[in-house]
Parts: sequence; structure tokens; C-alpha cells
Amino acid sequence: MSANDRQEEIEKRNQSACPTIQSLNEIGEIWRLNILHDLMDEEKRFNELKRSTNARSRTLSNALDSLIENGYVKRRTEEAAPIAVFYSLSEKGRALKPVFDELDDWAADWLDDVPADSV
Amino acid sequence: MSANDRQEEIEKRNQSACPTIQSLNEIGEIWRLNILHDLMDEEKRFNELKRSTNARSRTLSNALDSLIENGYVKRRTEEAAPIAVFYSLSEKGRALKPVFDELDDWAADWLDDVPADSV
DNA sequence: CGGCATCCTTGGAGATACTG
DNA sequence: CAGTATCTCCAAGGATGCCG
Repeated sequence: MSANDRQEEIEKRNQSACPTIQSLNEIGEIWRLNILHDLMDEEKRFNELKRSTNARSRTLSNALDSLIENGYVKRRTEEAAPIAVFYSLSEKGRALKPVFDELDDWAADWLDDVPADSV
Repeated sequence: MSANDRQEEIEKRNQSACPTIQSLNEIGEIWRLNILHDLMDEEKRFNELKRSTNARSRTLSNALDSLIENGYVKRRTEEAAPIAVFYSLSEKGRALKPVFDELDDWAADWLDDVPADSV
């Protein structure tokens, strides 16, 4: 089955690659990166993430599942009348903050349309 | 056409989002991230990247095109008998080094199976 | 509110072959 | 060596609806 082969390929790639590449396979996808970035500063609930990431519920749900499965994100449920679910970073996820901080810096330097201020 | 709508959606997402999210739309994809990471330390040629990233030539070609288009990567051609093409980071791309350095650190801390050496 | 189930579409990527 | 061309296919994601 090619599906299996595909899996094996990915597995193999994960095995052989350096840790960084491994991690990129876990988080290096647009939705997951968005979510991680959005959760960097604060806990958020499902619909908040849905709005901020602009993802469909199924897409968001899938991305969250994989992030939880790999230990980047934690789910917290509040049993109220309308049930409330909160997502936040695990320690592993929070440890990524310096990475995003650097990325923020970089983006500010290279993407911002700021005419001429810092440089 | 939904293709256009899709484009618009993406445009809109890029507009509204913070610079970091914009940048993630440019580089936040597994092949591109792989390439950037592989080029971080040294100039490489096509087939070297092909091997190190484990990508097909077309996939690699496409990813490189988009990276060049967005100014992360430079192409250099050496007109010899068997033509040689080299890829390296532009200044913009090189500026991402701290990001990958942080990611490397993180990966070493959280993914490496190293028993107990550094820590 | 926080999802899941379903249907459908699209493009990304695999495989293979070919060229300057 | 460094790609381009072609064909195919699958899975990610859009749209919509439903439910505890």
C-alpha cells in the first residue's frame, strides 16, 4: 500500500534527520505554527483560536489533536452550562517561546513596512 | 472561481495577520523549512539539497523557486562543462539564523535521545 | 460552545522519463 | 548536473449540517 510506504518514508526521514528536522515535522505546518504562535502568550479557547487562525473547525481540531498528541499543547475543560474548553502550551510548547521571539524580531526587521525608523 | 477566492482568502490572511504570521506563510512549509535549515551553514547545490532534504527534483525546484521569489535564497550558476548551480541564503535568509539556532537548542533539549551529556 | 460527520474539491507531491 | 514535463493519486482543507 502506498499509504504505508508513505508513512514509512516519513518515519525514515524522521529517524535519519537531525532533531531539528524531526521537530519541524511535528510543528512545521502552517496551522500548527499559527496555533503555537497564538497560544504563546495566553491560554485560548476553541472559538478564539478559530477566529484568530482563520481555520475551519475541523482543520483546527485536527491541528490541535496532533499538537496535543505530541505534547505541545494541553487541553483544559470547564464544566459549565455551555461547556468551555481552553488550550494552552505545555512546558515543551512554552519552551518554544524563544524561537518565536526570534522570529518576531526577524519579522519586525524584514517584513514590517515601517519606512525608516530603526534599521 | 474558487481558485480566486482562495487566493483572496490567503491575501486577506496575510494582510490582517501580524508580520510573524505573514512570514510563516512564506516559509512555514516543511520543504521550505528544510531547505532553509540545510542552507543555514553552507552553500549547496541542487543535488546536495535533493539528497539532504529527501525531496523529489520537482518538489525541490518548486520550493526553491518560492524561496528565491520571496528573497530568502540566492542562486549562483557556474558555467562549467557540467553546469553547476549553487544555492545560498540571501541576507534576509541569513537573518533567520538566530531563529534556527533557538530551534536547534530547543530540539536538543526536548527531542534528543541523548542520555545525559550536556543538559 | 466545541466539536464531529459528510461530501467535495484542489493542489501538492510521488514516480518516471526526458533534455540542454 | 540541474532541472522540466506528464500523469496520477491521496490527503488536507473548504462548506455545510448536526449534536451534547
